[in-house]
This record gives sequence, structure tokens and C-alpha cells, in this order.
Amino acid sequence: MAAKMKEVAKLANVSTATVSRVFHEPERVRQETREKVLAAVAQLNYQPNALARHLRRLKTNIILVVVPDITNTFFSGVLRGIEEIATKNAYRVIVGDAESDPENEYDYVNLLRQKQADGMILLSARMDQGMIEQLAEEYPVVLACDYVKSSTVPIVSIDNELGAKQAVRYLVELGHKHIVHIAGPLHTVLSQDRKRGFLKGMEEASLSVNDGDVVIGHFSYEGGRDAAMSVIQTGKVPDAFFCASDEMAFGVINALHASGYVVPRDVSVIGFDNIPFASIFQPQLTTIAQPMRQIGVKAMEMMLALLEGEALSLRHEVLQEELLVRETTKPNA
Amino acid sequence: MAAKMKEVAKLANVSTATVSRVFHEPERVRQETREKVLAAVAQLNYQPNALARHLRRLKTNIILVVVPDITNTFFSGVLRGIEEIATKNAYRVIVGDAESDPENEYDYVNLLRQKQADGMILLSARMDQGMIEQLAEEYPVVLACDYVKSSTVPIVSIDNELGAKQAVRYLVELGHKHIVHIAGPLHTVLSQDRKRGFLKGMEEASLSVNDGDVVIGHFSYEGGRDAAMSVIQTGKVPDAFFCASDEMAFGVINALHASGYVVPRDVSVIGFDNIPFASIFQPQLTTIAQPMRQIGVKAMEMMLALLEGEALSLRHEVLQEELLVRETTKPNA
DNA sequence: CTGAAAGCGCTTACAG
DNA sequence: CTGAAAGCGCTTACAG
Repeated sequence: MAAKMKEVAKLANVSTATVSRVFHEPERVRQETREKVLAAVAQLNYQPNALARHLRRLKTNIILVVVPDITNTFFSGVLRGIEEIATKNAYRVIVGDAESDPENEYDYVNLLRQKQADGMILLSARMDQGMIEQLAEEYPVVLACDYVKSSTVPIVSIDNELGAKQAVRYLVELGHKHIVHIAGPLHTVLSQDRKRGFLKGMEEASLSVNDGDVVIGHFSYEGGRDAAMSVIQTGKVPDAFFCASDEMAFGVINALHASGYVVPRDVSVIGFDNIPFASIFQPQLTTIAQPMRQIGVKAMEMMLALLEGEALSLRHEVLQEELLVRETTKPNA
Repeated sequence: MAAKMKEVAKLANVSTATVSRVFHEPERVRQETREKVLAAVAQLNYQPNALARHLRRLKTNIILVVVPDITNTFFSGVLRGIEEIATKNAYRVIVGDAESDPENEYDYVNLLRQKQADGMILLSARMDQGMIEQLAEEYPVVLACDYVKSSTVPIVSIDNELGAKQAVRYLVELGHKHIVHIAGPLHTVLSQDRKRGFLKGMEEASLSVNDGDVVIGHFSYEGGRDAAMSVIQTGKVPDAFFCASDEMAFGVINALHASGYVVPRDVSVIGFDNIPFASIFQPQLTTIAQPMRQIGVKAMEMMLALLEGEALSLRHEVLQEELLVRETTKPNA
């Protein structure tokens, strides 16, 4: 069924070298020959076998993007930025979905090790940190969104601590004093930074943070909902919630509504990320927006630099986050 | 850096054939030899080059899933089902995001043609239909969710016409008489079927469908919102909207709310798909649920059958859709 | 401008 | 139980 280059060569009465050149350096082939070859290609409906090409060239022009959870639209935004730059530079992007299980991330690493991709962009850093650093030494690896504390791995992200501080400052500005932070799992540096930003912001405003004012949840709707429920059940409902992700914020809002509290009338809520749904949900979510597409763009640009063997001017690109005030926050009565 | 099999063989004092066997048929290698080889593998941190293996075996154990739009969480659900079965059968899944542009789908087809994947599962049928059929003759191809009118391409989907009919029947049961259908782009068979289901359902109930009672929109939040706005502006707001997707339904609801109509008090709205957000959105969306994961499971099972050269018992698997009554529908006053 | 030939890194039928 | 050797389908430095 699938014709091989040899058959094309035979039909066109040339060598396989010439067929190959018609594809990759057509200007080096006489026009007449070229046409003969192209006719044969068309007649046999020939498609070169990329596996063979890649093996020969030791290069696949494929970039693997490992997404921790493809269900989260935050990552889709980043992915789009990556795809844009990759396509412009003749790279193809394939996506590996870790299904929220770090084990699967290790599995995708093997795709890289086994040379099925030229480089890997990780949208999560839940793997063993030493392993990530070692990988980055051996292969072109870029970390985006999440990060590790390392000076060697190329990273692109926002300043999560600053973003969290901004959220707190805004809530403080609105007159809120009792603010609860729904944090993400603290084994990611990103959650730690947002939490630290929360604590520093509170300190800055001379507000106290008591036991129970930081609740750890999963990065998910259910995580936010359950965390909020546990807070509500203590009977001490705060003036405002600052959530480490938009999905968690939706959970918090619905938990509040289910318990008879109205957002933002009774309680203000602020999220993090600005996923598309943040402006679809009612009330529209106030949030710290990450420049998702831009993160992807930058990550792929760094990847290209790594692939070209260029020195990176910056090992950690920090992009700008932004407070988007919408409908879930309100001055304290 | 990356060691080759040859080096491992040398270090272990065996042939590359033996090294290869240690990986793929360890039982055929004497334990002592095996241990020697594994020690060498460990010492050199050896990883086999998959490209070479795939070329030699003419098999990649990779399945390419082409998603029309990775931003739509409906497809994430299907993907999870595919991944589950693939992993169990030693296949790896890579995702190609067409970014809502059929052109990109053609590009991913080349991955298949160039032998970088053993098979392809298409989650959209917007490519030229003849092309899809031809592809399916040459390669293992399964179509899921969307479909073409063909008896040759293996397909798994729900009965979209029936699903739409069910939606209409339920609205009729609630006493609604003037029902507007927000349809998806009619160049997909899936949209045509849902529209036909709507029309048949209306006919069944002896309800009239006038000009303007079927509005075509994009399969997106904005598509639904704009379509609803155009309806609202005519001044003839219906008793109920039946939307061809959940995302569109959110757009419709928000457009209604922005125009002073309350859902479901004034207008009922019903969606299609049951994406995760359907039960997060407030009010929770009544919808026709597709068994997303199950569709993925079945699609991958069909793919496995194709890869094994087994005959498919059924070329078009039709799975069960289900009406989920939640909060956006209400009896007509 | 074109071809012969080596080689990318594996796997496997065959022989022993 | 193990090895020598052919071969998967390309690309490319070299020679002409």
C-alpha cells in the first residue's frame, strides 16, 4: 500500500538520493528531473516515512508538552501559545496528558529519552525535583507555569507571590479584614508561593492570620468546595476568600451559596488564573489573570533557543500577572 | 551522552541481539547474562532509541487523537476514555489539537501517513468526507462523536437525532410550545442530526416551527450568546431554548439574564453534552448527556480491533445518551 | 546536477 | 542460550 522511496526512484529512473533532494533541497535538482520525480510521487501517492528520516537525522522536529490535567482549560491557553510559535518554526506539538497523576509524567519523559521528541515543555513540576534538573541537563527541557527552585532549569512563569499579594491588597483595600486563603497542594512551589504572598500581604496590612485561615485543597472545583465547606462549618465565615485557582473559587462560591451566603454581598471571592469560564460563571469571577498564551509563547521561544544551542539570556522569564476586577468582590459593608 | 545499545553490548560482553532480548524477551536470556546486561544498562543509564525500534518493527504503538478544539472539555472526557484503554494495551496516546481549524487536521493526518502513529482517532469529521473514507481504507482510523454518512469508516457516537428529540419531548412535557433551537454549524453531520431531531420532535408534538426558530451559531459560548441575542432582539422570546451544546447554552442563559429574563422562571434552557461545567454553572444546566468516557473507551477498543486486523462486529457503535434534568428547565406557567 | 554507498540504532530469522 | 548479519526507509558527505 504505502510506497517507499525506492519505488519512487525506480519509477522516475533516478536514485533515492535524488528523490530525497526533491523533498528537502529542490533547488539542487534540475527542473526536468524534479518534475519526473514529482510525477512518480503523485502516481504512487508517496509519503516519506518520517521515522526513517528522524532516525537518520537524529531529529524529530516534535516538541512534547506534558500537561498535568488536560481537563483544566488553563493549560489549553498555554498550549495555544506554544503551538503558535512551534508551527511558525516547523515544529509539531504533541500533548501528553498526565491525568493528574505524576506517575504518568515519568512515562512521558521516556518519550523524550527514547528520542521521540526533540524537547519537552513541562506544565507541571510535580516530578522529583532532582530528576527534573537532571533531565534538563541532558535534554532540552523548559518548565512553564509551575517551577522548581533551581538556577539551571529554564523556566517561564508569573510571580505567583506577587500575584497573591495583589489579590490580598485589593481585598484589604475593599475593607476586608478576615480573609481566608484556599491554597493548592503545598508540594508544588507555585502553591507555596501563592500562600507566602497571601501571608505577606496580610502582614503588610497588619491583619492577623489565625489557625484555619489557610486551608489546603485540591486544585479543582471539588477541592474548593470542600475546603470552603469546612470553613463554613466552623461558623466563622470570613469577609473574603482568596483562592489559589479559579476552579477552586467556583467551588467556594457554590459552597457559600448552598449555605445561604451571597457572593459578593456577604462574602467576596477572588480566584487565580483567569480561565475562560471565569467570565462565563455568574457572578463573573474577580481573579488574578495569568497571561496564558504569552507564557506558552515564551516557553516555546526558550525551547527554540535551547534547540539551537543558543545561550538563554534569562533562565527564569517572569511575565506580568494582572488583577481583573469583576463581580465577585465588593467593599465590606 | 545518550548511550547506544552497542556500547551496552560491549560493556556487558555480549552482542546487541542479547541486549535487545533482555528488553523484549528476557525469558530467552540466561539469568546470569541478563544480570550482566542490566548492570551495563544501569551503569550507562541506557535508554533504547524508540525511533530505531519503530522503524525496524514498522510499528510505533502510538495512537494519535485529533481533537478539534482542546479548549472544549467535552473532548477531554472522551480522551480520558481513550487513554484508559490505550494504556492497558501498551499503546501511548498523543493528542493533536486542531485549534478549531480543519486545516490543522489535515496536517495531523500526515503524522499518520508518515508512520509516526499506528492509528488515528478523529474527534471531528470536518475534513473532506471522501478524504476521511480514503484514509480509513488505508490506515486504522476511527471516528468518534462526530461522523460521516458512510458504511466503511468505523464510528462510535450517540444517536444525536434521538438525543435532540428527547430534549424537545421533555420541553413539550413541561408545557412549552414556542421552542427555539440554537444549532451548531450545519456542515457537520452531528449538527444536522440534532437539528433534524429538533424538527421531528416538534412535529411529533404538532408544534409549529417558524422562520427564526432555528438559529445557527458557532459551537461556543459566544456562538450561543450571539444567537440568543438575535432572537431576543426580534422581541419574540420563546418559552424555551434547546441548544446544540452546553457551551452555547451558557451563552444563551447569560444573554437572557443580561436582557432581563430569568432562567428558568421566564425561559427554560437545555444543553447538550454534559461537560463538567454544566453542574458548576448556576443555575445548573439541564442537558442531554453524552457518555464521554464510554465513547472514548469504545473508540479505542475499535481501534485495537483494527490494529489486530480483527473484523469489527459493528461499524457504527451507538451509545446511549441521557437526559439530565437540573435547574434550567421548569414547567411553563 | 546526480549516484553509490555508508550509516542512523535498533530487531529478528537463522544458524549453531 | 547466544551471535553474525541483514534490513527497516531514509539522508548526506563524497566523488564525479
